[in-house]
Amino acid sequence: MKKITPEDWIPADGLKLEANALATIRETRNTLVVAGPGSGKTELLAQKACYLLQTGTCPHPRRILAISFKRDAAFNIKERVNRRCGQLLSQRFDSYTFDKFAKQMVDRFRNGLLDPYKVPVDYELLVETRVVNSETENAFRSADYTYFNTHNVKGDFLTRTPLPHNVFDVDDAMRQKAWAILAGEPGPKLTFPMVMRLAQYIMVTNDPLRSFLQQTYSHVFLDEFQDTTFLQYDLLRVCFNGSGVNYTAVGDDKQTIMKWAGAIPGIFSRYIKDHSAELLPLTMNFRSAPKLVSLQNYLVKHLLGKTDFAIPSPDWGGGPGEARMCFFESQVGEIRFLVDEIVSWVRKENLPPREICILVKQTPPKYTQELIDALTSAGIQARDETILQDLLCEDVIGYVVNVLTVIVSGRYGTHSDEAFNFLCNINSSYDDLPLLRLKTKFIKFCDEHRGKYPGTTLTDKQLWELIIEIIKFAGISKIRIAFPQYGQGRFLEKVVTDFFKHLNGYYTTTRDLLPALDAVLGKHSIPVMTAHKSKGLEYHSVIFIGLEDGAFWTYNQQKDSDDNLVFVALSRAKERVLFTFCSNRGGPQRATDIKVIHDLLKNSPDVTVVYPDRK
DNA sequence: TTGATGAAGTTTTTT
DNA sequence: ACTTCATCAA
Repeated sequence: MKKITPEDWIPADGLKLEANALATIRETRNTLVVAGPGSGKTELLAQKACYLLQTGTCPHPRRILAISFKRDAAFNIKERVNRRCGQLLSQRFDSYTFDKFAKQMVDRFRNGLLDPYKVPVDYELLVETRVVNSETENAFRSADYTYFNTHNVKGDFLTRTPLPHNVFDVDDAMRQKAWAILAGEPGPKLTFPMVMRLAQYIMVTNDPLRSFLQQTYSHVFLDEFQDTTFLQYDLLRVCFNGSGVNYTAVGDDKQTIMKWAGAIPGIFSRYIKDHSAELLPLTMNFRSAPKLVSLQNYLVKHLLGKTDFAIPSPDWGGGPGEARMCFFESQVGEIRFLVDEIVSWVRKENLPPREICILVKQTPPKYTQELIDALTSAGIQARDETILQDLLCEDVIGYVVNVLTVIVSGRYGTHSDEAFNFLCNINSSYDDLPLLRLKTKFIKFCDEHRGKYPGTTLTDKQLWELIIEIIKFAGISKIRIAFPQYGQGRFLEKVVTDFFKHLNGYYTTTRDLLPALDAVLGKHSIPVMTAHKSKGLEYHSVIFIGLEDGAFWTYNQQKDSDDNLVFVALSRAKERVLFTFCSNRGGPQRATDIKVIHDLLKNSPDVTVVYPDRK
């Protein structure tokens, strides 16, 4: 492949970057790109990766490490780089989540861990809770009753500081004792924060390994940097500080909403100081209609007290944008109004349900269950996205869905291509002949099962068998080898069982597998989620339900984060946003704590205030 | 079993 | 702030 000189390099197609962004791409110092919603931060990182690889600024065999918080973000950026600069170059672009990066380190270099942190291979990951289980807790207590009975081991006791290698105080001693007990158990249960601390410990204590890592990576990208936690920043520092690695961090401090979960306050200035980083702001907003950008700026100024305003894209092709603040006397009135609105968007404007999003601050069922039911009666599907989101982006579930679709529909298109891709990935052979044979085998498998399992008459047991046969066709041990996450514990079993339960639930009502698959994928339903979960996503129309004191009960303790949350919710919308307030929602509702938000929305020239159920 | 009292969770990601 | 879970006495 021919190298391009930095001067000749031009951004790949589909470019959505402002002039200043190009400077950011060419910048050779450590940088912090501060940019608001819809400014193309992820795109910028993807373009910068292409620049570094294509110009040889990241010279072979050195690599780029991109770290994101969410799996879909990590996947998304990798996919963009792949598309822009090709398979060969993008092989040197590693895109991980923080947790995957840490876990990989622990799994590969676990042998370098010494007592008391020597965890066995067969450790299990505990996702559900941060709690050390009760047996372990009892083991701690029998080791030192006075200490462990009075100290809260269930919280972040084991991880709130880096794992001590020297003992300075009783807490350190007890922390080591607890770790020794934990690591000595058969199949100990570790949480992700524990894995993160173990990875950090490995890097601190293993000099050759650390220099190997530093030799490997010449550039490190950090996405959504405003939400970086103490644990993550500690790990990064230990891995790369003083190595001459080049950092590019992107983020927006107006969207800091995770402080309560450990995001570092003032991380931007700390990072600039720690890495002598150059601050590079971006100002364009490519996502939202002019009116919505104007409202965002109004809130940035008056609510967030900041001055980094956005400029609407000059190429904006949509409508002017619309924002409404809706006040209701009763929940019945709220539901009636929203159902009417949504029905007219879907029926009259032909807006796909996937382009509408319903947001709440917390507990989606409490705020939206009745609305969801009313929408269902009106023939529009809506559902709490949290339940299935994680399951559906599992590699093995993607494969099962694709094969099921091929079997039931009898069509060999993208679904069979993707399923076949999966099969190729887990069968490392790249020779033409075995692949051809595999394809014939695959088609034969699908055709046979189509006859054996008609999609409209399956029993629970048959559907389960069909799923198991699909997985067995790929080979359970092959899947476990190709995807390390399934190699450990009962993760694979859990994922497949959960998926079956959900699919079967839908199948019981549809009695037809294709619509059941669509339903489980949520193809035609309106996503309902917390505003926190919506970070990084965008929708044509956004409805935020419950701009009320009851939902914002933390407002007096964490005004900044909650203000940011309102800004995040607003800035998900491309063309239309509705905020609702209801005077009675399981008790009287007020807007006295959050009065400032209400006043600003009412006073903004871009917001229409309506009282749909007032006589 | 009930009901009283207090503690804990509510907003997250991650193999 | 409000809801739900946990524990204990009756």
